[in-house]
Amino acid sequence: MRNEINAKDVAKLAGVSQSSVSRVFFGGASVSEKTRKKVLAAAEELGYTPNEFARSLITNKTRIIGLVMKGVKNPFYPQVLKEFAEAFKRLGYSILFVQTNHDELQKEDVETLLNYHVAGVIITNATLSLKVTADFKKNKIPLILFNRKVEQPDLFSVCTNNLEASRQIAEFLIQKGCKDMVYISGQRNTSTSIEREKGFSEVLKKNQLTYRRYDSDYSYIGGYHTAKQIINEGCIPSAFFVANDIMAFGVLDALHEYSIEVPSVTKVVGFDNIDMAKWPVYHLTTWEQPISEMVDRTVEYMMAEIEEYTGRAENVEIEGKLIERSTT
Amino acid sequence: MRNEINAKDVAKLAGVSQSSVSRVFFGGASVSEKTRKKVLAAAEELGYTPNEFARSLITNKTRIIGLVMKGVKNPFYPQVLKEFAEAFKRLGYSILFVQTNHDELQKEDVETLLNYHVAGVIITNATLSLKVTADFKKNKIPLILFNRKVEQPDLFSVCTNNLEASRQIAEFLIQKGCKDMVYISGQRNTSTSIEREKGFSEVLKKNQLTYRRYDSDYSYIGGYHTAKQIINEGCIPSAFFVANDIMAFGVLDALHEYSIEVPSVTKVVGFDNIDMAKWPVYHLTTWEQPISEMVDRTVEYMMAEIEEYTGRAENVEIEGKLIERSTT
DNA sequence: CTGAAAGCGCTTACAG
DNA sequence: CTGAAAGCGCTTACAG
Repeated sequence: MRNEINAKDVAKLAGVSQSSVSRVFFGGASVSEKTRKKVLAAAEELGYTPNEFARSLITNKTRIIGLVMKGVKNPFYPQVLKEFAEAFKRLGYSILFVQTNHDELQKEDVETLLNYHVAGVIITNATLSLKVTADFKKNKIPLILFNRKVEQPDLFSVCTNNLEASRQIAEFLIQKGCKDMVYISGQRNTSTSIEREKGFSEVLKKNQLTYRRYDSDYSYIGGYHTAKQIINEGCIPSAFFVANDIMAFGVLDALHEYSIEVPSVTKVVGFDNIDMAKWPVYHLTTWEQPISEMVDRTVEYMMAEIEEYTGRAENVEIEGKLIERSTT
Repeated sequence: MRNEINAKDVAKLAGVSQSSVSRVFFGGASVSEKTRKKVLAAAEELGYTPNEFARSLITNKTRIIGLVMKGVKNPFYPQVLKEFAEAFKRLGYSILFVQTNHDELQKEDVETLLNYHVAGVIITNATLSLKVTADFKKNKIPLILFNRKVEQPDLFSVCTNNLEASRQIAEFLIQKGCKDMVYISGQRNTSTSIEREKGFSEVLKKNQLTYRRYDSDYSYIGGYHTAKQIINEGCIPSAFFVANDIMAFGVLDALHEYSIEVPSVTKVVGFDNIDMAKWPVYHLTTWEQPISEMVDRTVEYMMAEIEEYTGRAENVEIEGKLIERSTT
């Protein structure tokens, strides 16, 4: 039944001790070139790979990264997942995918991550309590917020520069001659939604312009219904700044349904620049989140913390750029 | 540093042996109610959870399911991922997410799965060699193909009934008066693409109709370019049967670009019924893959095989249904 | 039903 | 640089 090859088998074939086999595979230890070669040859012949569990039992560490996502309906997140999977694979790490159904990371999810002694945790579109943060800190498990941040920087987070992005979007729309605008937010308790409104609001105020805010939920259907509501209120704004692309698609479809022409009658700007934004049906003007860079920075910090835990907190913000298409 | 509570600590507090603690938590062993209560109370007090690695080292099993996906650009797969994550979470299993960049599962991916001694493996949009199949069989790791199947049934697979689906689609289009049709396939080596053509072809032949096949790649951009090519050839068919929804969107966008009206001039039928298919811009007639049922059947078989490995092979096919919308 | 003990396959001081 | 040995935290025959 237990037909696995273990370090002892390799040692016997190579004519060295089991410790030496371990040293060759664990790395960081000094082994003579001769021993290394013998071990590697024997391992190759037998098809040996170290048992991850025995290894983890000793080191109390795994080569698993916990990736927490709240949902994958917004295509932005599958794209993020893909990039993380690729980046960590190159580094020899695997992804434990944790889907949480609530806004806040649940106790059971945390227990899973803790049970598997993940090397680190990345949380994308969910929030977490102080207690949870403390749990990870206590276990010296690096924790990163991706595309979310918290005000008091006791966590490391990686976002695009949402404030600067929304300022530039506001300036862009003003320059296009828009005066009465609408901001459609995602869930109001998300840092992204808050910051995107903040920068937008700042610039409008400076230009003595006002705007109306409508709360939505970062989903297509949410954007669609919110836009319909606005249209039915009878007061079409000169531009919609929508907190993410997928909602912006909903807005465009609602406008289309009422034959309200874009960009002549009203304009629409999204956020994310997901793949679909460039599809001909939408061809949406939007803000590009530099996913690859964001992922790189996240991975870089993660590896450094795995190497030597510091718990250093910082809000990293990466510049994106406006992608101008046909909706403005 | 090692601040974890272990079974010994619990045993001491409960006043029993470490073996008894283990028996309470592992289950299946007979423990007196009195002992069980004492142990559970002590564990609760100390916040004990068994160390998964020590457990796995002994049992050679984990509570991890390997989920292999080739890409997540097609929204069908994130949806599948979500459903699997939820289903397995309820059963106390976690998901190791393996992204493979090639059509065929790579050696390194297999090694990862084997190294972590996953309890089972689900492969979605990738193929695998006979050698890999054998590797899993040798280790008695249940392996399931999801939305793919192989001809010689040495594997367990779960699909929708693609043959029946495409037959019904053909009949539906014939009934609508379509005569010269086009089938746009995904990658030609995928079972889904082959079977969807087969059923379609069968029914057309029976009705003495012919069709043209164009090979594409299951991507939006692939569908878009293929449709453009067809349009440029100057011979617009009366209907397009497109092997998945996301390609169908590309087809619709190309038709729109050339102002070819749907469904009056030509009709389009997709496959999958992903969320976006019901969006007003597309409102695509398509075949609904019963994801939930497919996931349920997969999970059911997986759990049975984890309980007691049989290696039983079967091609399970689940009936879907035609969703009629505005493109036909 | 319960406890003492062996053992899973590793890493890592400790001597040499 | 290398080997013998302890120990990580469990499960599981084995006795009682």
